[in-house]
Amino acid sequence: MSSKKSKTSYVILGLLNEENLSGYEIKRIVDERLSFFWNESFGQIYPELKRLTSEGLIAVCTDVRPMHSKQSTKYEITGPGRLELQEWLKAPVEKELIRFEILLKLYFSNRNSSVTMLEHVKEFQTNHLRQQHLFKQFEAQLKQNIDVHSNHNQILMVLSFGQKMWEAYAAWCEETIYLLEQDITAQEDDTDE
Amino acid sequence: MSSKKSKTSYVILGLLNEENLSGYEIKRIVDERLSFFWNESFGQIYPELKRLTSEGLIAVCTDVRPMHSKQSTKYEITGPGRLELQEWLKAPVEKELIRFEILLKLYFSNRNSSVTMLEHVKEFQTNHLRQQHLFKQFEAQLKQNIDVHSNHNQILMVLSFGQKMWEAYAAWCEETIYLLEQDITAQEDDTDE
DNA sequence: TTAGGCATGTAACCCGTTACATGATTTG
DNA sequence: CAAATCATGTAACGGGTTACATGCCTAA
Repeated sequence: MSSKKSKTSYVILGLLNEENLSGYEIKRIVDERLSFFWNESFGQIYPELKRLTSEGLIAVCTDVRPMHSKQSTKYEITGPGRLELQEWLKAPVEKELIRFEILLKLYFSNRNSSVTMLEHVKEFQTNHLRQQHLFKQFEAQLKQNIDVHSNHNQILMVLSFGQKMWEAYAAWCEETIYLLEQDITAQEDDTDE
Repeated sequence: MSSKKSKTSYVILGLLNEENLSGYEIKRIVDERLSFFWNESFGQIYPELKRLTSEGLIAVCTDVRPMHSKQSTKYEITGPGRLELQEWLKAPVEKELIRFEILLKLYFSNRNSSVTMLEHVKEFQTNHLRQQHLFKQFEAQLKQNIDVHSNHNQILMVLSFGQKMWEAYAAWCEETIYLLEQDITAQEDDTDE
């Protein structure tokens, strides 16, 4: 049917399916709510908005909202846009993409590098605690005004994934930090002898 | 110092640091052991092997192994190669990259799509069970001949990450399948009324 | 003997990030 | 008024996947 779409276009269609947004707002929402499993950059969003507009799947929003002052261009999804979104939902799921450089380094390291690895893991830990905090705010906010007839249930399923991932991260960090510290003291004993 | 390296080069250096390997073997090892957090394709490996050779970080292996019959080109790491690897271990860790299309779809879906989503999640589940099986073989194999003075401890830390991730996946799949099935029956009740 | 795995390599293409450029609006 | 943030956009670059091409070796 219509030309092949990048994943970015479905992120746009999916978000516009809920509310009218500008490119800037789309970026912010992705960062706030999806960043634990997805990312988008302006360099993808803005060109894609134009492409989708020219294909008639979205349109510049001519909403009669009183004095929005901002000079931002909001977009709305069209009928064909909603269809395209539904099509994509039915299509086979692409294999997930995962790259953890920290695991690569750990895998290739040995006892001599334990001090460095300990630093890396600790930084990984603090980064994720910060991210998890932001995430929990959104979750609490959503659970307050839950509406089973919209897609709130689906969103909660996604958040549950994030929750379980972060618990796994946290448990792993604790365990690994402990093991590395043991490694370090054991090594000191070795050189003492 | 030497020119900027892609991550692929460190995967190569890291693996060659343990044993001499051909490009084909490198690919196989990455698929078998690292694939739950890292991937490489031939299109990256072979050109990178040439580049690293021309930079003197690795060399074609002139091992006097008796009749290996195979026409494969094995490589070995050089002194400068080991240094380069150590440098990289110390360098700051790049942020991890994660993309789950399945979560994107779930996030943008609603009760009308629950049947489709249920299929997607079930497929996700079976894929990961298969992967987890392969992984456990490697883990068992490694735990048999553990040597604390090599990097076996570090590898076990990495495997523990995989273990925790898969447990999280499994728990999430179960939970989500249950919720989606509930959604589907609830929806049938709605239309009955 | 032929199919499947072993083995190496290249080129095209897609995708995504980064850097840059520009300007409006808001807040201290 | 200056700095930060809002807001839109483009171009270059780099990375990675896919498809393709080639040929050897081995086991059914």
